[in-house]
Amino acid sequence: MYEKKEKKVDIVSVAKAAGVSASTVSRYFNHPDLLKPATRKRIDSAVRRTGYIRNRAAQTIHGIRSGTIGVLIPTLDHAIFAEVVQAFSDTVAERGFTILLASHGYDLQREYAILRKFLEHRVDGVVLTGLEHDDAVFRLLRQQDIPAVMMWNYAANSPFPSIGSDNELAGQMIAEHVLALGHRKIGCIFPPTEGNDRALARREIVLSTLANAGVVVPEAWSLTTVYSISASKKDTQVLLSAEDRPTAIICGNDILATGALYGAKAMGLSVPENISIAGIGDFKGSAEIEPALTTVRLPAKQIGCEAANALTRAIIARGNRFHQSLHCEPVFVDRSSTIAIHQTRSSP
Amino acid sequence: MYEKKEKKVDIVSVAKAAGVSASTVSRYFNHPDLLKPATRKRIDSAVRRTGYIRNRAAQTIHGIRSGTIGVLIPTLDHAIFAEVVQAFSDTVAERGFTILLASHGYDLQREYAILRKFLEHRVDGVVLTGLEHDDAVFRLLRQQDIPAVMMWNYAANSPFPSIGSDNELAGQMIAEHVLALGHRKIGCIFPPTEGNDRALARREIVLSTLANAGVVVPEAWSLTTVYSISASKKDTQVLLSAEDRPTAIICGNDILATGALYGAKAMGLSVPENISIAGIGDFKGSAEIEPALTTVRLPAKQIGCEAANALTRAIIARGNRFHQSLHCEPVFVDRSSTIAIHQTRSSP
DNA sequence: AATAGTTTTGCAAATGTTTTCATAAATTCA
DNA sequence: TGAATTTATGAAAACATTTGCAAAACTATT
Repeated sequence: MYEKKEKKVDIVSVAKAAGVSASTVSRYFNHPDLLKPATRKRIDSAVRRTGYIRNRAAQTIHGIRSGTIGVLIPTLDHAIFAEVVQAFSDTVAERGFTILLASHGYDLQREYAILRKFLEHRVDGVVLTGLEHDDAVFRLLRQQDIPAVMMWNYAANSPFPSIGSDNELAGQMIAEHVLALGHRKIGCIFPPTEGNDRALARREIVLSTLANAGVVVPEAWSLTTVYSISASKKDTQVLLSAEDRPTAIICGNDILATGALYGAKAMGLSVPENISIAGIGDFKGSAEIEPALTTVRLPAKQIGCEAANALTRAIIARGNRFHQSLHCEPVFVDRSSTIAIHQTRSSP
Repeated sequence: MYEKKEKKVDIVSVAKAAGVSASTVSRYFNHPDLLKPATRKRIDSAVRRTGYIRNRAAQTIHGIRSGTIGVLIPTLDHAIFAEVVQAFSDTVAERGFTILLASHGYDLQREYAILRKFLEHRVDGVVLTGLEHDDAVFRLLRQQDIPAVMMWNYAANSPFPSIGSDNELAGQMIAEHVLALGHRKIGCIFPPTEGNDRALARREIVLSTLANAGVVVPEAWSLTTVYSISASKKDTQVLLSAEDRPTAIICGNDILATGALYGAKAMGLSVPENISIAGIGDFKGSAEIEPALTTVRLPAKQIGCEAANALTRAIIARGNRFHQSLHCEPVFVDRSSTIAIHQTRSSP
């Protein structure tokens, strides 16, 4: 039995079915108020009968907006990006946009390639993650004169509107907290920083804040660990099994901190009595983990929503050039995984 | 200073710049071998100079594939879906497709609306999550005769190819494991089941497996908890603070199990000595949490890849109707959060 | 040098819409 | 009732491409 390969239904077949012209059907969708109710009804029924679905591609070549927004992230595998994307997607969906999503895995060349692809699809705007991008990316964005925002990070002087948190501030907050607790023997666990300006900014500032307070982190206590609970757990265990060990660990993000927490626990150390552990991010679960994680909240949801607002506004306003950056303030969250030094005992 | 509103560059301006006709430029992109090297070079330079970017919308109305795939999920906020999507996206990206992503938040009506929107964009194929969908969705898919797969769940008799795990099997595995350990006083924590056939299937089978073994779960021990660590932690605490409490808890997924673990811990109970806790899913972190979580692995990455493979194959083969379902087997993972009943002490 | 064959290119039609302009139909007003 | 408006519709051009066909430009062969 053959698949009934019936002709694809287009606007003229609907028109025929309704006994009107194609223009009238077009108006039915775009300016229904121009039609007289009776015609409207006939078309309505014709649309229903034929199962017609409008072809946005055909609309788009008329300069009509495609109704899509390109979203470019490093990866979805980090729950935090998933959260941002979810918030972003929900917000733009309310305004009728659909997102084209792609991830580049921290490869800036791939990011460029994906951006080009987005442009081929004639997205109405794009969001990139972070502020660090290939020059070609910036050039392309400028040249194509397409609404764009950089989300997640914030920097007052970014070349495109940036909507996110000041990662340096976040790093500084957590470093200052740990210092304020009296810690001087401090370890650090950060993710690799190539293609990741967030992580880089955080590490730099943490290290320099500590240095300013006269605390230098020895080579052996400054770990670079891939973004995963298991890697961080493992690395923490070796860090903590050394004779001389830090009294506090600052982690580049909550995932690493979670791993560190598990690592300490697996070694029979209690947190925070034997060792303080701090994260950055306030990911889902960080408040519930035992002990609850001291961290700095980066408001992912807010960032996603605000980025969406800014971008859709820019798309709709078109022409009036916009450049509204927005700082979504990180907030220090003091919980139970850190404690002042004099309450700490050095051995289990 | 005015924005230099230079004309959008199209194929004919490139043609002009290269001193050839538009058709030749078109061929440059689509059948470069038909051009003679010298012309190719001239066009190459013209493309570069003008900064031309092809317009897929214009190609698409010629029946050429749009190069997009619609991905419809309940939410990205559950890391597990993010993982599936990531795998899916990476796999199709290799074959040149970009994904349109939208989430319906377990609202089957919204799912239908989104599907229509995808079709307006002339996606080359769609992936839906789970097997339960509005009738209108199935009708639309049939009528439009568009390649579609249902991912995450598996059922041999699904109306469209299903690629995923048998959730009943997963539920059964975990229930049997807990029974085998000798538990008879068993609590359950499941997420709400409206619009979520996965959760529903799992709960049904867990309950019936227990029932078959003569174990009935009292009303008070059968919790419905929204998908979040914090809710589950809270609910678990009240469940465990009752005089008479279960010796084991089966959770509908690892997030709930994680919450339950934290809840038990917050109550001063140790897992598994005082209470066994089992999950379903084997999410990221489940292996590292202390104690490591006994669960059933649902191979998210594999599912994403295989769904992508199946769908792209279907898109490319077009015509030869395909209907390859694929079962990605759940695998029981025995870790440290469950223990046999006779090793359990009833009070802290 | 003329012919036959091959390769390369351009013209024009086609794709599915929207929109401008013109016309036909309906309504208002005197 | 007819003229003047107003409202509703259709015809055709436009959008950015691809492609079938035919013409032009080469190559090879005699």
